[in-house]
Amino acid sequence: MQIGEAARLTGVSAKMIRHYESIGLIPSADRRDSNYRDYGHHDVHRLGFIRRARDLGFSIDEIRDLLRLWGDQQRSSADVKTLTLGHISELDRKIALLSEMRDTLTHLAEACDGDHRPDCPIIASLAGDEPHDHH
Amino acid sequence: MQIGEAARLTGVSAKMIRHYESIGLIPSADRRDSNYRDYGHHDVHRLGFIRRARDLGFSIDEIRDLLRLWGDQQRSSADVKTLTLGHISELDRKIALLSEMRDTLTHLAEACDGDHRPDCPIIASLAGDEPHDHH
DNA sequence: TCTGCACCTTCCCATCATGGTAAGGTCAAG
DNA sequence: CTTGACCTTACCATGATGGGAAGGTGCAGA
Repeated sequence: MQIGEAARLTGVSAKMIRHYESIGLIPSADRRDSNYRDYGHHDVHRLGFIRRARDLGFSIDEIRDLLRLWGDQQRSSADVKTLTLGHISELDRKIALLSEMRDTLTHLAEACDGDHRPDCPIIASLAGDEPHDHH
Repeated sequence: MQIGEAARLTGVSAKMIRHYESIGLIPSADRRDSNYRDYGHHDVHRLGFIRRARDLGFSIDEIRDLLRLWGDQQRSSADVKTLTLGHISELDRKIALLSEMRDTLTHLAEACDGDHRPDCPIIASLAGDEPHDHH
C-alpha cells in the first residue's frame, strides 16, 4: 500500500512516517517503480506500535528503545518496566509542575474581583508587589 | 547596568533578554558607546514581571497581553481574570492529558512482572495485542 | 604598554514533534 | 488528453531555550 493508506490505517501522518524513516526509527521503506514508498502488514503493525507509544507520551528515543525491546525475544520484562517507570516519573514531574502553576493561578484568580476596576492581585503578583500591612 | 547583571537580577538569561527584545516583547535597550545594551531599574522590573509570568506557564503572546494590561491604567481586572482563567483551562487540559497517560502506564506497569522473562503487558499493549480469553 | 580575563556583540545551529507549502512526478478514470 | 488524487523532495515554521563561533570592549595587574 502507499504511504497515505498506511497513514490512514495507523493514525500516523504521511509526513511523520517519512520523518520517522529519516531519523531511522523505522527502516527505509521499499520503493515501487514510481519511487513511491510501499508498505505492508508488518510496517503498519510497527507504525501502530509507535503511535500508541507516542500517545502515551514516550519520547522518540524511548520509542526507539521500546521497538528494540519489542523485537528482542531475549528481553527481560524488567527492562521494559524500568523504562516505563522512568517515563511515569517524568510524567509525574510535569504534572506536579503544571499543578503548582494552576494552584497558584487559581488562588490569584479567586482573589481578583474581575470587574471594571483596574486593581488586580494577578497583575500585582506578576509585578512583584509583595502584599504588606500598613503598620 | 549591562545585560549580564540584569540577567542575574531577574533570573532571565542574557540570551533570552536579547531574544525578547528581538521579538518585541521588550523595547530595544539603550546602547552605550561600546554598543553594549544598558539597563535600568525599569527594565529590571519589566523582566521580573516576564520571568514570573513565564514561571506560571503563560505563553509569550499571553505575556505580551499581560504586559499591555500592566501598563494600562484603564484596564479592567475582568480582562486580566479572563486571560488567567483561559490559561488555567489550558493547564487543566494538559494536566488531564498527562494524568491519563500516567494512569494507563501505571496500570500496565503494575501488571508487568518485571523479571527476567520477556512476557510483558506493556509491550503487548503497545503492540496492539488485545488481551482475550481462551474460551 | 602589554596581556589576560570577563564581558559584550551578532550570527548560525540545535532541540522535539509536527505542520505547511512549493515545485514537480505518477497514475487511473473520464 | 485532461483532471484530480496521490506521491516525491526540499525548505521553513512553531516555542522557549541553549550552545558555540568569531570578534569587539574595558578594566586590572605585571
